[in-house]
Amino acid sequence: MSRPTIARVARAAGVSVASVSRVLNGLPATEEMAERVRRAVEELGYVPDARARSLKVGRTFQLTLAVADVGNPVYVTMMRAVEEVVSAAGYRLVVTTTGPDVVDEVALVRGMARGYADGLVISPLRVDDDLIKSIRECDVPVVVAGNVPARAGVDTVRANSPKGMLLAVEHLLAKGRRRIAFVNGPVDTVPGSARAKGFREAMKANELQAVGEVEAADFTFAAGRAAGKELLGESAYEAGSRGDGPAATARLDAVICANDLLAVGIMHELGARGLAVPAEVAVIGMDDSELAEQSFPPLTSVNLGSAERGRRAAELLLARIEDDSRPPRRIVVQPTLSVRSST
Amino acid sequence: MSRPTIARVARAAGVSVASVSRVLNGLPATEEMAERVRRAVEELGYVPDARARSLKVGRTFQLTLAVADVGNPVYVTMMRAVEEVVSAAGYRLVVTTTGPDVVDEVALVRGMARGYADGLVISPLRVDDDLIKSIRECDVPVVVAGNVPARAGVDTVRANSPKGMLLAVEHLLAKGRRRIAFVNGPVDTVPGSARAKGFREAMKANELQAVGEVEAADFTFAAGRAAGKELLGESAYEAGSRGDGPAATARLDAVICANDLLAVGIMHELGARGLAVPAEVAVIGMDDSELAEQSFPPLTSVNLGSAERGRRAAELLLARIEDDSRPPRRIVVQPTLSVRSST
DNA sequence: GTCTGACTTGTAAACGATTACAAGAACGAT
DNA sequence: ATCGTTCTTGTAATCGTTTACAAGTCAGAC
Repeated sequence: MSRPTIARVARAAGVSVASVSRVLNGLPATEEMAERVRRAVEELGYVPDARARSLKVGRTFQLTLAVADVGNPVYVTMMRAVEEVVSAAGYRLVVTTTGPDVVDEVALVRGMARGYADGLVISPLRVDDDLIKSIRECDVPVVVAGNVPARAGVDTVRANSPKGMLLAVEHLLAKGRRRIAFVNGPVDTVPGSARAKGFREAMKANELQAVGEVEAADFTFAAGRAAGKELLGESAYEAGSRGDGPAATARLDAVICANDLLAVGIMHELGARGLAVPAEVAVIGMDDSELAEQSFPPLTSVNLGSAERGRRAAELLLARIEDDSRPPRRIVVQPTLSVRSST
Repeated sequence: MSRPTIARVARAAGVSVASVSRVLNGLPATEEMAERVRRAVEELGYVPDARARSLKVGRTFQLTLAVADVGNPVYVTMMRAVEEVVSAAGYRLVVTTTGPDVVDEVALVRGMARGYADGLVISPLRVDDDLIKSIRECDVPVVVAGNVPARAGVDTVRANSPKGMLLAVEHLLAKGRRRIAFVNGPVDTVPGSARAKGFREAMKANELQAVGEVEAADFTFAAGRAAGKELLGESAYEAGSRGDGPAATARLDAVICANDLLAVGIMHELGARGLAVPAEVAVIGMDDSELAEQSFPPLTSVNLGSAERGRRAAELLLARIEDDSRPPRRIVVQPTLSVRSST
């Protein structure tokens, strides 16, 4: 026998479907009637169909979180925070992954119109007009965890990358480092461009010149290693000149990385060349993800407030679901520095 | 104006709703009619409602992957593999997280009856009769990535932990290590108990006795560190006796860990005590997750085939959706060893 | 010109829930 | 006894699709 429907329950209990629905939704009913319904429900193992319910009531009680790369530990921090807020509000959280291309993100946002969920938190890697348009026109509330132009007219909660960069640079200065290199992710991404700008400003404010700057292919560990090779030179530090010549250390004494995965990749390349962290080269990551704490040496990292951003994003989403007419809010979360052993 | 429905499109195109539906689903229609429909769809920005559609056709074209802890990198490996297979088959993958308690898992499986998705891949941490019952009775196909008894009558794909443990022990032996300790996760979990058993067998087969065995509170990095403290002694290696006395190294020369997070935690504790990896103590992890490659030193890890398990699980799920009457299959994926610098 | 068959399109009944509305029951006040 | 309230329960419409079935159109064969 296939899944029982509310009609079968009603028949079994000898009442109407309306009564079953009422009992199940806690509307007033006599105790005797409620008891009969409950017994029938129990007996048949009835579970209401969410599709039918949401078709009727127009809500799914599900929210979606879309991230670009599940392998990036910054998203687990964010995910945990979002999960906590939305589940406390009685929603299920489902996570989907978009991939790095903006067309996938657009497709996802457009797809929300199909009614999969009551709202979306999206953390887009790349933003273009299409994406902004799709977000504006989306039938369900969307909040962006990241930076999109104000004209998008959408709730956002973003990090303060320039401020974060400043924290990083000043921390290195305080540690006596002045020959600072920068490893960024792709500059055609939202975080990539923000961090490039932030780095330039922070260096300028401190009258420093970067001793190296490379752009990794993406925000992954592998790209970090490749960037490290580029930054440190493929062959300059090979066996026989294992970092003990002046050329090895004179060039740079600190590296700031656009995220923790890149930083860990860089540390591996430094290690491969016999350069000690932090003795010879200090390394700073960004995101302060779980990886920062797990890496060795533990990574000093700019905490861009992923957890708080996740929390605030979830709260904005819930508030907008509550009241769609409220003016869009743009929240900026301030960074802090988590100092560990890599500097 | 609220979301357009198929009826509005039909009116705009001057045709019936049935025709709109047919055109949208690629059923035969005259070119003229198709063109009018497409134009109306375009103009109104119509997107079919997935809830209504799936209510009617009884399928959602969504599949769910449920994992216990998004912070565990083994799941990202698995997630990627599952995603690839199901999206190639035209399904959306949504990921939910259950938490460590079996009651949450049971609730999730029961909840599938609400029709959120057409199938479920679940990787349960803890299994009890309730969970097995809920899986057996689940209205949508379920495949378990992990070990459940055959009587559950469900498709499973699991790792071969004992074989993996054997690989680990024999590798250490080949490296001349004989004083092996074991850091497990909770033994009331599926992987915990499998690995405990595997470790015992592997040690016995090689006529070795464990020099230490501790059970971490869970499979996380923090628990790994705590376990390291317990294993190595809170105070025995403090400053002043930094691993240079015989007591420090004589006790153990290798640690096998039940997963990579625990292994990295252990390496941190070893580092804190000045014990060099691998020179003084070799460390082996399990899962061969991205973290193994990222850790420093890179972690030798038993590859329990997470990617392949994910792939096979997804394939089993698709096959069962295709044909629910096929006999349950129980696939075992064989482990390999990824040797890196920690041993 | 009629009939057959193939093909196109429309009408209306599902899918499984919620809920507006109506009807009936119970009860106290007059 | 009658009336009006209030409370409980049932009937049926509805959400937005898909699809079985019916009806209509058209071409070709006789």
